[in-house]
Amino acid sequence: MFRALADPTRRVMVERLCHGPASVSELARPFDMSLPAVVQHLQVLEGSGLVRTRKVGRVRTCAIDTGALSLAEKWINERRTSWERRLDRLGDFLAEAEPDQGV
Amino acid sequence: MFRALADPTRRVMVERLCHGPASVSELARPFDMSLPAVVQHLQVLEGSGLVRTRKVGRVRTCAIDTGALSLAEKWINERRTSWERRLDRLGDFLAEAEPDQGV
DNA sequence: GTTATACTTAATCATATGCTTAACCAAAAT
DNA sequence: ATTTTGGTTAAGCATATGATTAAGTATAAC
Repeated sequence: MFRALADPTRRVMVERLCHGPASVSELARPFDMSLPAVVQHLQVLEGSGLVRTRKVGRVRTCAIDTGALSLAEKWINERRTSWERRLDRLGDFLAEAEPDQGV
Repeated sequence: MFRALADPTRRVMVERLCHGPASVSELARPFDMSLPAVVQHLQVLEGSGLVRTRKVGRVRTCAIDTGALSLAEKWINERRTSWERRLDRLGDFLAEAEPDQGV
């Protein structure tokens, strides 16, 4: 998941897909890069669960699956709040240990 | 930033640091890995702004900087809400185009 | 002063990643 | 039926990444 977002090209692709679905060649347009390269990035995104694709006729349509996005968001949020809780406890401890130093 | 979180070892290191600061060798303990390897991961984390370190005497102490974490959280959140806004607009459009199909 | 500790630096190496070109396939358009 | 379009597969290549070992440095302990 994070590995998928680690590449700038893939992040731009995700940003693009957040504005709506797109075909492979639409996705490829902004990049100065061969189609197979774009498809490879797409496979990484799909493998990470960030993007779902469906082929109808000869055109493959891609859309983001925000489920994966919110999973990553959740992970980050958990770590952050874990750290902030720690800071709170530390604050309590300091307040208890040296109450005359409190604000 | 995402690149720093892309590696499982580094994610574990971040998780560890969310419970409080640690020295390099404390950080290294859970891993079956040489010290230099751990230090290299640490440099990536520091370069990404996720971790700040300070050397006092001969021991380097590491702590997370949640600023970078919330930056990543923000990026993800922006994409997600962008997508969700789109879904809303789409819903409005459908409701307007075919009002008799509404719930 | 000598030894042990806590890293650091440097060199090296295997594998993974991102990209390319060339050849191919199937649906659309002409 | 032929060509074009949109995408896929395969092979190869350069660089990046994650790891290792070996040697060095500086602080702390004895």
